[in-house]
Amino acid sequence: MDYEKTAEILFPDVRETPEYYEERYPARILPQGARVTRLGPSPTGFVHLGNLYVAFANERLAHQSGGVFFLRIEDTDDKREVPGAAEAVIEALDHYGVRFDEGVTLAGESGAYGPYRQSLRGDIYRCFAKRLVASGRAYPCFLTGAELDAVRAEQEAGKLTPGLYGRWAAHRALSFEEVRRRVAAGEPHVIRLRAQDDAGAHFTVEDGIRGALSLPQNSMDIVLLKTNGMPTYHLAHVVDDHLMRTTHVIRGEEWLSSLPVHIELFQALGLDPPVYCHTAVLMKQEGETRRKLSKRKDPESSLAYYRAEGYHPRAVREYLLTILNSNFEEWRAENPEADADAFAFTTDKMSRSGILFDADKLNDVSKEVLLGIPAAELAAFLADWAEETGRPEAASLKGDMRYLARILDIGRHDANPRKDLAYGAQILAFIGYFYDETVRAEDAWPENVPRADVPRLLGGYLEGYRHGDDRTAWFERIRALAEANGYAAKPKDFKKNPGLYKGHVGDVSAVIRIALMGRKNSPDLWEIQQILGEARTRARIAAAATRA
RNA sequence: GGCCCUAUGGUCAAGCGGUUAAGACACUGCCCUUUCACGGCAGUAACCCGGGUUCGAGUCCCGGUAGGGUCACCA
Repeated sequence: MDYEKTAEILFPDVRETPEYYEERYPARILPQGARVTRLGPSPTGFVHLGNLYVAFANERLAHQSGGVFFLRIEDTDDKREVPGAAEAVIEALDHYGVRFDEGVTLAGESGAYGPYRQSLRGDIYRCFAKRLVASGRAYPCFLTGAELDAVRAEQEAGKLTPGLYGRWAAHRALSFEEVRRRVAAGEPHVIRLRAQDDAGAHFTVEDGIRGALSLPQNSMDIVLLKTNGMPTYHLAHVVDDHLMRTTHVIRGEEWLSSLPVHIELFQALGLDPPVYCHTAVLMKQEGETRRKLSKRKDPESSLAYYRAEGYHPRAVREYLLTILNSNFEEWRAENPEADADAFAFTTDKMSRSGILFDADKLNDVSKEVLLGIPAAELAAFLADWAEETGRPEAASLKGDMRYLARILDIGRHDANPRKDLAYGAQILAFIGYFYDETVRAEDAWPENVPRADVPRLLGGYLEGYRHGDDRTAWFERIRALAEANGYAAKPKDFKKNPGLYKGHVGDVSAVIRIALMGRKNSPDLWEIQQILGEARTRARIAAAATRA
């Protein structure tokens, strides 16, 4: 009885009942087996790689089953909120192709289960909190920060488990009169869960990724409603995921330890919990040990990093998919052309142990993905990226998109296409020699070529140069040039009789290559010249000849 | 420290009581080749430890160990 009276003085303004909300947000009408999933980021402005990992899993699960995937902004912590961050999150996810069926949008929100910003759902949380108090499963706690600190200090001194439980939960048993007095006096308070307090008892839950889990029953009187009336994650999650009719909650492993709290809350409210799926954590190698990819320490933990480096969104998605489902790579090998959405994603193929982020693998996957993107599209992507990130090369790139596309297309149509391109920053460094502003003399003339030969070779090359030559005719001229200057026309001849020659045709090519682009390594020379054009080719050779 | 999760090559991992313990990335060598890349071939490299159960254990059980996560009026 007193519980109900307590609830009434605590929440005099709450007129609705949970039953009202049950009716207002009825069970969804969906096909058999359809899954309803969500993403619940807190709007701090930072989107972690792990957020995207989890987002893909949720998205796939919902859309593969004909279900619903929605976005809920978990902005219950006013101290952490960054203005405009929700929009930034939506934009960042959209960049990687993560689309929501309902929830918060750039324009506001859509869907029948809103509002989807937790800061707008205060009445709902208070209504459920009131029910909890009325049924004796929650109570007001007036302990001050100083008093809480004292409890903690005492627990630490006695090496006891920290937290409010048992005798430490001093306000558990406050009388109705006492509560009324304190409320009337305007004493600030929180609403705490009255834990079942069945010390040591364990229960089992079936996790969608991990299988049967044995967990200790919750014993902590955790905060449900903060002093400012906002809910904590625990209450908000339980109320929202029930009312929004979420069927599967895929979230990071870091939530595993609070699962007992969530289960207890569902039980206290007489509700069925969703299927929980706790994913592995993304790790980073640091010296001898590995640890969670850290927002503070590791730039590569941020989605913004991949964008800044110029990774194509499809590449990041493809990489994440390979670590998300162990059989994705195999599937991809068999279906190289297929849309990744055609892959049958399952939670039981998800990793249970921490995954070390592997940049090598990302780059390899990325090269493969970029190979599948038409040159013109790739050129547009690269130029836009350069512009967005303020790269000085942006103007040159945008200045001649056809030129750029031809550059990016080098060697991509052979039986065994080149795989040179991984991500924006790397590509710019790779193709820099195509632009007069960025060519640099990176490599010295070949050591085995006498210095005096360089101008002679280049002069001879320039003289005989015919831009219209096909690849074969062009190389025949180089062979002739090599021979005329004492170099073997074929490497094999040189190998047979090294004493007869200064070097071989490869050395002559090296000189031309260095003259043309300042480096000794590059894709096919003839093709590069065709792209550079006759004027630029001749100018560069001539300039190098005089410089030498 | 308590509790929980996890444990196959350097990395991601297949494996579901009997396998010469897959594959991919990375690495090494060879071949192809005017350089680089691509490609081809070959190779180095793994079941955390100890007990059980079993004819037989990477696989099941127990105990260690190690790594990770978590113990907020943050999510």
